[in-house]
Amino acid sequence: MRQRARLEDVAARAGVSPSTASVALSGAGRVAAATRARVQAAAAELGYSPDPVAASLRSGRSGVVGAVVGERLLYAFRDPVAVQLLDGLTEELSRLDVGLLLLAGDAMRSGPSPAQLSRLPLDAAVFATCGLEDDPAFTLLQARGVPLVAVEGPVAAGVPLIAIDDERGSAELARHLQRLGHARVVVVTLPMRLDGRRGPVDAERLARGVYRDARRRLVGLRSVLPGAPAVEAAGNSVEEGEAAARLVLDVPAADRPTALVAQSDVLAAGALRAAADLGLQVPGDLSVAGFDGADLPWLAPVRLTTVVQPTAAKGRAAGHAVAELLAGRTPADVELPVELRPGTTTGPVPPG
Amino acid sequence: MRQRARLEDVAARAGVSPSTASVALSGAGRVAAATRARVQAAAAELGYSPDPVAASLRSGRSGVVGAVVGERLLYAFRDPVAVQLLDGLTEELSRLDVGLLLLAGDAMRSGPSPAQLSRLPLDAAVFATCGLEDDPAFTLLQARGVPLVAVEGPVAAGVPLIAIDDERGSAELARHLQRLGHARVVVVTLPMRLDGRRGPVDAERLARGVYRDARRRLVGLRSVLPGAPAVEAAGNSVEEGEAAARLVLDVPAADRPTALVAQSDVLAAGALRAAADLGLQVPGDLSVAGFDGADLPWLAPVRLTTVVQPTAAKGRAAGHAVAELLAGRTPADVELPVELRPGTTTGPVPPG
DNA sequence: AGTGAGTGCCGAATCGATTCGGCACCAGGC
DNA sequence: GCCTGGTGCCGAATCGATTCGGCACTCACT
Repeated sequence: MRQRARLEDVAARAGVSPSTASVALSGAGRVAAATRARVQAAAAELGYSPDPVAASLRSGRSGVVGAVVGERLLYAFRDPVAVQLLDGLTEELSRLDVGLLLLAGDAMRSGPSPAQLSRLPLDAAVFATCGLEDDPAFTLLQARGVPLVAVEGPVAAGVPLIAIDDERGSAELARHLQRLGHARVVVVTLPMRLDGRRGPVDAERLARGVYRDARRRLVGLRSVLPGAPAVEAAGNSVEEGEAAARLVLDVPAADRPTALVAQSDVLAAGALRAAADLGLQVPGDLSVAGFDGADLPWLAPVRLTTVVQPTAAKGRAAGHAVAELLAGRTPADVELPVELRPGTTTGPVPPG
Repeated sequence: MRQRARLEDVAARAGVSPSTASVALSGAGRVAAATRARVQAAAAELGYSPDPVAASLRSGRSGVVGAVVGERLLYAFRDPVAVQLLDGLTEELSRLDVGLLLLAGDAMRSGPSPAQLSRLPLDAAVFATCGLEDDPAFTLLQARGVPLVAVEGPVAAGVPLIAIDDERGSAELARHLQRLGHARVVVVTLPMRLDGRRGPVDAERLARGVYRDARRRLVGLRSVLPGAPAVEAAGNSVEEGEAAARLVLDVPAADRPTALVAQSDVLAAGALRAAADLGLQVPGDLSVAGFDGADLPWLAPVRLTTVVQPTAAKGRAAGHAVAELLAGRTPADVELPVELRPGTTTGPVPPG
């Protein structure tokens, strides 16, 4: 006895040919009402449900869209921005009745395995939280001919890029600090490369940076505050933000900056902790700002000064781009606006 | 000109038949070394990569495993336990070279859409963060004949259940409080049903609860502290924990319990906030405990008293069960041990 | 030289649903 | 009675890779 009923079985039971059964069930064609009813009854009796793989082979659509997150889930989803992005993405994808498949790394590797990448049926893939130029996964999927969408990178011809106005946002934040009188501003950056390095960012390091948003945010800030030093965090986490901030703050008071700009809110939260540990008042002794406008309820009652990006909208825009690609159109790049949101963590430069 | 190269094209270019080309590329058979080299060269020149859908049709395997999370991602991934569970699951799945597809709800519905569920190619599915008895997604997937694994539920014949010893853990926690002298203990429970209700849990509500873990944790606690009242949170979030705890704590001091047991660490974090807001010292005026042993770094320096469950191991166990199912075996149920971890949030019952 | 094993490759079937061209049948019109 | 138009259904091809049975050819051994 065969395990699952096939269309052929349904057709036999209803006394029609498979082709007629198919038309009757899909409802897309010229079938007598009585026949259709017979086929439907037969399908119900046999508990028939069509094999999605066979349907995919014919239609060329699997209903699966990949989301590449360049880390293991444990770390990727610690970042509220990533979560919100995926939420917006799924919102848009769910109206296409398409599923989201996570292409993540694991403890061993920082990205999906090549075996996975070539085995899986994918109608499209979104580079969600990597922005990494020259990603092996990117190369592989492109070679496979999978339509791609990039969020914050990588940049490639024929791949729609969904991004925010990083430079402008950072510049606005810098002007905000400038107006408050800050001249000694240090940046705590997101990782420039995957090598887990923590420490000062020199020109060479910046030039070899592979993360588009990290580079652009620094460039934007320096367009207003030229030469502002930068320290790189080894990852995007509270702990890393704290460690990197400590490198900057744990020095004689005379050498200490009056403001710290973190390239993400999560890093900024770490910087706040470092400041508290070192007995620095915020914003009395030190101003701290972030980037993202992430949802960090546990920071309350502190309201972090930050640059708000429309993260969910970014996810939806990526989903829309996928829809366009699947419809055979070529979506345009999208650059979403950002907005400075002053909070309680920045204030006038301390006297003396 | 055809878009992507097919095996037939490669074969033609190498001057062999498609069947030989297939064998040559898969490396599984009797092919002359020279022929194999020719085929591989042809494949490389054409940039050939096999169509996963066609391979799936033949092999009956798509390489996709679904993870049902009964909420939209934004909420599901706010829960560090869910994230850690999925991390453990992917770790195990990645060695099967299998991808994880998220079957999530969206703003409209609390679960994946039926269209998605019947369209997607799935080798298996894991009910990851629902534990919901009588889930429509469960029924649908079972009807499709998709092998299933349940984490904390639903319970069904032929579906391996991966769970922890909820009752025992809650009982141990109750004894811990009992030893500290607490008699007036109130429980803040996880949702019993999906209806978003917040408030006291009576016998009927408990009986009609659809979440196995919530029920069992309450039963376990009451096995030691019979009749301990329970208040239900409308969701598993810090905000909900705070709201539910406030219902219990914002009463005359004489009516106030001396200890609050939350059914998750996230809820407990909310309870801590409510206590702080009401000016209650923890553990001086009130002891607070959680469940899960979740990673909540922002709680520091407070160390929450909690029952630690091996969440990542639970995910790996679910992944292992999937592997067994795919191998044609029938995995056994798994019940993992839990351990009480006393922290700084529980102490002796206050005098008076 | 003839028989045996053994190697290298091909043809055809298979996986299961979908779709298009076309056949047969019936009703209506002249 | 013949032709036209239309409806209802079927057969066969298609999507692309995989696999098994089998054919032809080579080499070694008697």
